[in-house]
Amino acid sequence: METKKIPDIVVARLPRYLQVLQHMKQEKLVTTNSKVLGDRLGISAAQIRKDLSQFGEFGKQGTGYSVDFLINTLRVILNVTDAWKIVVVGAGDLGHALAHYQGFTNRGFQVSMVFDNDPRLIGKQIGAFTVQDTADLIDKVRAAEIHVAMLTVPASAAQKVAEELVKAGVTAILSYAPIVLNLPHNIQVQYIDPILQLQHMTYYLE
Amino acid sequence: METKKIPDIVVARLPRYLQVLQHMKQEKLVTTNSKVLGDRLGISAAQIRKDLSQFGEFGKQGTGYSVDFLINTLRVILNVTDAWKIVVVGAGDLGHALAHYQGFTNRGFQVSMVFDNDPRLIGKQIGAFTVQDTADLIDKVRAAEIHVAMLTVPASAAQKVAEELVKAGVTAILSYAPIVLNLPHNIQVQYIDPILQLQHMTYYLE
DNA sequence: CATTGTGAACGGGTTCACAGCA
DNA sequence: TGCTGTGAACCCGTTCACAATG
Repeated sequence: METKKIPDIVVARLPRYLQVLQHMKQEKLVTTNSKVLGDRLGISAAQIRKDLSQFGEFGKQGTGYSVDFLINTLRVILNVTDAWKIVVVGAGDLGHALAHYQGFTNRGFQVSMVFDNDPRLIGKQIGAFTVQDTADLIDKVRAAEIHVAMLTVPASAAQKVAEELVKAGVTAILSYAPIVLNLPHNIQVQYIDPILQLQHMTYYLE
Repeated sequence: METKKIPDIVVARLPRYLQVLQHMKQEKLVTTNSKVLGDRLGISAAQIRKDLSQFGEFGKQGTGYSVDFLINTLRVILNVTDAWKIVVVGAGDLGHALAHYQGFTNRGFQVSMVFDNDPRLIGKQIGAFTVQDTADLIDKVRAAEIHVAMLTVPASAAQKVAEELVKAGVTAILSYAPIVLNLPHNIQVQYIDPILQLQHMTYYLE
């Protein structure tokens, strides 16, 4: 187990480090340091050093960190050295957007299947994918050994679909439905609800 | 100023409370209490009482909280009693999804304008909106007195567009572009990048 | 000599536990 | 009696400051 006693909040920051580092790589930067990383992220340099030191000693005194090495190391830590297959459930606008999105490739994921229960959508083509019937979800997802899902169905259907995904062997769900899902504790769940973030900001407005 | 010394992390939880309370209202629940709320949210009852008590005394000993009253109170605190107008910049799949989304109405927001710089999209209809030319963004947004924006343009265009939004008088930006925006400190910025959350989960997989 | 890695100090958010009240 | 509101205790993440080092 890599899961020793590393705070979840530290884990949550690592993907952001990786994101910025991959940008740095595009900018042809070969080395960086905790000060520069911190400035780009709005985080203190000490925090970044402390976070990284939880997993080993990746830097060189006087020099900083190798961008390439740190990228590779973070990919190993975050378990995204290969591409995880993703199933998208819900072929509405949001499902379309995710199925078309080109940004997954270099960051450890690839959409593999798209499902919906609407007869008008089943069989339709979305980019490289044919929308499949949710009725077949459990069998198809299990057979394909997919463990990661993105949920873009209406709130009223989200709980039921989530349970089916778990039955199909999915252990990580990113839900766009604005409700709290009730699932076994061993299932990873994350939420995206833009309104929560909008309301967070309006608190500070005016 | 409502901004006394309330921790930002507390503010971030309030929208979640509001979300669950609005569900409770749909379920015809008239009162609730910190225990029930906490169970639904995966938060301790003490935390919820502490958070709410930062803003006043909203509960009744022995009874709990009035769902309606708490909803109204939170809407006042979060500054979402009326609907904020939102400008969507980027009329791709994601922009479509946001323009069509019916969930803003009851939660304090309404999409009011949609922009893109792609000639093939400008003039097209998306639901009730006609896609406008980004070249006119600053004037149009300022004239309409819109202060909240959602950014769904490619990463390469995000910084430039964000700066234009600020010039137009926008003070809160929800960005879907996977880069850190560099903006004045008085501008509220929030990010949505599904890959960050996926990578957070894969850390714990296997 | 610039920058890392880290123990220690610090700060602040969370939990505890109970008085207070409907 | 049941549940809130809250001071105090606790816990844990962040910052500090410096020895270590390429």
